[in-house]
Amino acid sequence: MGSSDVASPPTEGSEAPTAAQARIIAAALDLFARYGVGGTSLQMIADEIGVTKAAVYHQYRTKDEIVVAAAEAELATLDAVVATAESEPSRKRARDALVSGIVDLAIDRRRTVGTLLNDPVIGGFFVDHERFRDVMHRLQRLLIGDDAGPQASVRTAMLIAAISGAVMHPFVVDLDDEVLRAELLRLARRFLGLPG
Amino acid sequence: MGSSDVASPPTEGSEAPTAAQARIIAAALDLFARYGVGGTSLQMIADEIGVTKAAVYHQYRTKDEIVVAAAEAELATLDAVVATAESEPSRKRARDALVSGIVDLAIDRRRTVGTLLNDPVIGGFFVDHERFRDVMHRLQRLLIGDDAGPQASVRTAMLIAAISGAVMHPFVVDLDDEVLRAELLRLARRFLGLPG
DNA sequence: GTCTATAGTGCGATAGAC
DNA sequence: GTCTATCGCACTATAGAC
Repeated sequence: MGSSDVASPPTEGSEAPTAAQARIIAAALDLFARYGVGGTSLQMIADEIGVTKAAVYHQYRTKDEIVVAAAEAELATLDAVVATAESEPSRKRARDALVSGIVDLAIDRRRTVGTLLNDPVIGGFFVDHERFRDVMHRLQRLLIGDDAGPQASVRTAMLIAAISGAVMHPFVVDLDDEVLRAELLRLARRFLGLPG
Repeated sequence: MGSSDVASPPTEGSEAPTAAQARIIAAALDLFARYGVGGTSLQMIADEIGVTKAAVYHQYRTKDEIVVAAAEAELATLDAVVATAESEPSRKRARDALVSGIVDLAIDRRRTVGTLLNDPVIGGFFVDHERFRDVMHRLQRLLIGDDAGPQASVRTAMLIAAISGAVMHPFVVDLDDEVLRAELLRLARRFLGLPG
């Protein structure tokens, strides 16, 4: 719990990356978190994994494709967390698994998540992204139930934003992972009106 | 309520911008929100206000200075909201004024706030920024009281992240301002354990 | 799958006239 | 406070050898 592999299983969606592509995506995500999407160049990505720009271009034809692939890879990990929660036997257990899964994921990706979610380029890309909307709707359904509507959407968006934004916030940047995890979980559950 | 001037009064901190500087800052904030900090060039800022790059350089010597000035301008508006709340006669009224003030600010800057707060460059800049920490501490004091500690910090960071992140979230991007405002206020108050 | 080499563009930044 | 003009550099992207 807390190390780096949350794994993106062969869920449906975009095709699985090759080993070379996975290295590019991992480097890109790390650099995006440090310098932002617009502040990261192909040269930096190439340097990070120790190859030339041309080698990177062999895998992805444009920088945009790398950004998309990186965003979709992160979405896949969230999808996996949602899918795991969905396989729980009861509604109550599913909801508990989802909340703690999201908190774990946010702590694990502490300096990555918020940057991706709040980057205007990626945000614009996700607005009409089918799988993104699907994952968010399934997430909402587990958290709140079948009653949709704007209120449920705001509640879902707020919880995601609260968790993914809080881990990066300059105000808690010094805080230990475990302290942050415990407190996030407690507050997230309270936000949802759950005991604990 | 909800239009564009929340105003940055002559609070202490960095010196007030001139008219030309204010135009640059406004253009920069708008472009940062659309393309990210790293994705915004001086040429884009110059074009946006209809001057040349050299004119922009006359006001700020580097791009970094523009980023800092823009971030500090936004911090000043938050400072003003906190200061207004602090002038309320009772603790209860101060807290209410603060929560609704922050929600109003987030709605007003709907496509601006989150980008700034979550940009890694600006985040790194704010970590050791004196005024930022001061504003956050005052904010925390109004929200939670004098008991400090990690739990209070996480709670504060989470509320700020929830509000500023939710307004930008792709999942609620289609929602009407007023619907979003009402729901955010309701949920924010609930998060704090307030009636309403 | 990786390399060298290079085309073409836009960047941040500066000098100096008005 | 704004302009024209320019420097040097890093960028995205491509071609072609290994």
